[in-house]
Amino acid sequence: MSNSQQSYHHGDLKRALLAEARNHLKTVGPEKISLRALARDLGVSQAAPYRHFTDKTHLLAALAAEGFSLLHDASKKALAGCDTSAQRLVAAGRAYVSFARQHSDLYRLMFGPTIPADCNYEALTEVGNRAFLAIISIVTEGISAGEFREEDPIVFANSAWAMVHGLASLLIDDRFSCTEHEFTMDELDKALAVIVEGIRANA
Amino acid sequence: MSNSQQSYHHGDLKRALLAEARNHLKTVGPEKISLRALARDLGVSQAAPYRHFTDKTHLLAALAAEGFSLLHDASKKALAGCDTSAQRLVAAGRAYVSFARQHSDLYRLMFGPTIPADCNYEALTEVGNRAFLAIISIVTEGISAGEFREEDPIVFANSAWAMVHGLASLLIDDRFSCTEHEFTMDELDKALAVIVEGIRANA
DNA sequence: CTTGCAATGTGGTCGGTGTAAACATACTAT
DNA sequence: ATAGTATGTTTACACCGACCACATTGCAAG
Repeated sequence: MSNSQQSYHHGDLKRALLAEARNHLKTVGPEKISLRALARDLGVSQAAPYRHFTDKTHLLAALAAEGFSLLHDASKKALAGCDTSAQRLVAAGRAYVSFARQHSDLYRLMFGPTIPADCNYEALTEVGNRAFLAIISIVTEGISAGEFREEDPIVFANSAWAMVHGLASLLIDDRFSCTEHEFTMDELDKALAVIVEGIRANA
Repeated sequence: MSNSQQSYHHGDLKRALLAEARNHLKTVGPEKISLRALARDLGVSQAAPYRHFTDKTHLLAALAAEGFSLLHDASKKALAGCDTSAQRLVAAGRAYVSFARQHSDLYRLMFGPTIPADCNYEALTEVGNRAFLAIISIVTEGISAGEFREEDPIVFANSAWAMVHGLASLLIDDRFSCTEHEFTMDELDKALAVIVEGIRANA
C-alpha cells in the first residue's frame, strides 16, 4: 500500500485487478470490461492480468463470486429479527432486489449468461447455490410450522426465487418503464405480498 | 432470389442480414455476434451492413423486434380457447416460457441489457410494450369478473410478469441445475399455479 | 551468503472486432 | 440518355483477447 509503481512487481495485482474491475463494472458495464483497460489503469502491462487469471471469463467469475458473497451477507443481515417465515421471505426478497439495484452490473454478471453455467469455477457454483438453499430452508421451515401450504418445498422455492429474480431483472433492465408507474419499494412489497399469498396456508 | 452473388448488389441484404443473424444467434450466442462474420457468410464486404443498420446495436434491436413479434403471436395463439382468466394467465405464462426455451438467445437479447432501454428504437419499444399490456388486460378482465382479488391491476400484472420472466431467465441460464430436480413442464405449471393462487379471490 | 528456481511483469505479435471515409457500381426517375 | 441516389467495396484506424519469448524479482535450499 505504501509504495506504488516503483517496483517491477506490483505486489497484490490480483486483488487490485478485482477492485479495479468492480470500478469498471460500474462505469462501462459488464460486457465491455477490458483486461487491457484494467491493466492500463493499474499502470501495468497488458499481459500481466494473465498471470493471475487464465482468462477474461475467470476474472469475471471471480467478480461474480465476490458478488454472491455480498448478496449472501446482505440477505443474512436482512433475515435477522424476522419472526414468521413469511416475514423472512419478504425480507430476503427485499434484500435481493435492493442488492440488484445497488449493484446492477454485478447482478447481471452473477445471473446472466456471460459466465456460462458449465464454467465449473468451483467457488462460484458453491457460493451461488447457497442463496437458493437458504430460500429452500425458509420455505421448509414455514411449511413445517404450518404457516405455508403442504407442498413440495422446491416448488415454492422456485416460485419465490423466480419472482424475485424476475422483479430484479426487469427493474435493473428498466422494463417496467412502460407503465409510467415508477416502481417504488412499496410496489415491490405489494408484489412480494402476492407471492406470499400464493404460498400461505389459507386456513 | 434467383441469382445469388453474381451481381454487385445483393438485392435483399437487409433481410438476409437479419436471417443470418438469427442463425448466428443460435450458434455463437448473442454477445459474440459479429457484423463482419455476418457479412463474410453472406459473401459481402464488411462495411456493407452499415448501409442498412447504423450500428450493431440497431441490427440487434431489429432482431429483438422480430422476437417480440414472434412472442406476441405465440401468446395470442396460446390464449385461444381459454375460458377463465386464470387459464389465460397460465396459458400465456406457458407460451412465454416455451418461447424463451425455444429461442433462448433471442429472448436474452429481447430482455437483456444488450439493447439499452434508452435506445428508442421506436418499433422495438412499441412492440415490447404490447406484451405487458396484454397481461394487464387479462388481469383487469379477471378482476372485473370477480375471479381475481380487487387490487391495482398493475400490481398483479407486475407480479405475474416478473414470475414468468424470472422462470424463463433462470431456466435458460441454467440456474435451476443446482437442485438436480430437472425442471419439467409440470414444474412450470406448479410454479404458475402458485402465482395464480396469490392473485385469485379466495371466496 | 550465494545460487538457482518459480512467480510475476514486459514487449511484441496474431487474429479478430466495430466503425468511419473515400470510392465504385447499379438501379430509378426524369 | 442522364443525373441522382441507394447500395456495396476498399482501406484504414483504434481497440480487444490471447499467446509467446524474455526480463526481473523474491524466496528457499544449499
